[in-house]
Amino acid sequence: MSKNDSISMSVIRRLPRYYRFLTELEERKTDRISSTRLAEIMNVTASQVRQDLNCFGGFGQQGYGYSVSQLRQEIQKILGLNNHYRAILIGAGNFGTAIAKHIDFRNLGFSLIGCFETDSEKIGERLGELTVQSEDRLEEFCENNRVDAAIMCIPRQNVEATLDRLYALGIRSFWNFSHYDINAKYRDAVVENVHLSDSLMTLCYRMTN
Amino acid sequence: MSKNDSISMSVIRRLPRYYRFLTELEERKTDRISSTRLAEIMNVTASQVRQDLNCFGGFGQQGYGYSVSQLRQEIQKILGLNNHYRAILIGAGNFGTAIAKHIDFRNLGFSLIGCFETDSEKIGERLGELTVQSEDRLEEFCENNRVDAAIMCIPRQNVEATLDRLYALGIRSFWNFSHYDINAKYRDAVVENVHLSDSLMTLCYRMTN
DNA sequence: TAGATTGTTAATCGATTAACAATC
DNA sequence: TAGATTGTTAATCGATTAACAATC
Repeated sequence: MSKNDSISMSVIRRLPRYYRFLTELEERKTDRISSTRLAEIMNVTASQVRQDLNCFGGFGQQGYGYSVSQLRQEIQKILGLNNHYRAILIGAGNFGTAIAKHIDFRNLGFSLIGCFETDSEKIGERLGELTVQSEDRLEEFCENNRVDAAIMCIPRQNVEATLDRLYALGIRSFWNFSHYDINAKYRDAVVENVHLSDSLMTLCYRMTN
Repeated sequence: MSKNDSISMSVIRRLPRYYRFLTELEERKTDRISSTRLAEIMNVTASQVRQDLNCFGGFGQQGYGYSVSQLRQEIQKILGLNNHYRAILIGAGNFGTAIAKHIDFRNLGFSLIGCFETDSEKIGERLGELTVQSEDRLEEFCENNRVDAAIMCIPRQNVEATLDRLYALGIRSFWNFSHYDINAKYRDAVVENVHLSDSLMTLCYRMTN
């Protein structure tokens, strides 16, 4: 933890990437790595690596480098990946289903404990270890289960109504795949937006220019 | 186009967001908007809005503001969204399927013209207007159709082999949903990575700290 | 003309890179 | 000890914000 307090968002957003590369190095049984070598692999500067890693204390050793497993564990702790925040999925369409099946929640600090849908055709279907429930049962469910976060996989125009209910139930953290601007209405919500179309537009720009 | 040449990546990455908000304003029949008002809606500073928009020429008018539709069109042009880059989908699993069905390619500068899969169970299935093809037919297909970009929706360990084939076929642009680092092998590839797990880790961090 | 709002320059702030002394 | 590599400070670079003259 240590110098934790003042870590800037630019650094935070790089942490998952360090974490991924360190996990890979660990899988390959690499014990030690220098900032220079890590920088090469990750295609950044060694200065940045050292500067970044030093935000949370000196885990390197002059003359030798960093312990891969120690560093990985440290970043894991800082990111909070050892938590099991309880998340529910809102919307079991193509996207929600793909998310539920593909994302390794357990290793990313979460645990997917429920899935809600309005389409009656889908209610009752199995989705991994879960059963798709009617959105009508949201209140009931949240009163009986602690819920820390919601994953919004419903179309933009349907978000507001459900969001209001989730907020009323005390949920303040959202992984948002819709284009509805959650923070515009609820300033205190912690929202991580995934705008796939923005990403595709950026690719388009780069192909064009 | 004009001052186009030197636009920084920070600005580029903001363009899709301007584009989305302007599209919404246009749908609501708003003709004109000031930098101050746009900044409010988007939760940024008016200075940034003006600075950003000025990268591609003075489309505002002192005393009045900006024409919503003109600005929107201008950004559309800069992003290259009026193109129809021909893209193929590699992998018709949950994720690939969701992408194919949900993304509005036509309005984002692309056109999805093919879909390839190794799993013989899925080959022949319909996917929107497309039929899932065997990955064996990749070469044949690419020789008969111009292909500008590939969307990588296959597991990391399968990427390299297919990537090599795509690269050999002349494809240099990738929308990459796998965690395989395409640029590490092919420096000249234009790669837009979507790391959903990075995004979720960032949410975890923010919930923890 | 008076009011509004841009375009643009200058000031500030933050992030990245370079450099090197500390030290394993 | 000599070599390697960190931790950290200082220099540079770029991005954001503030300010205001230009102008519709």
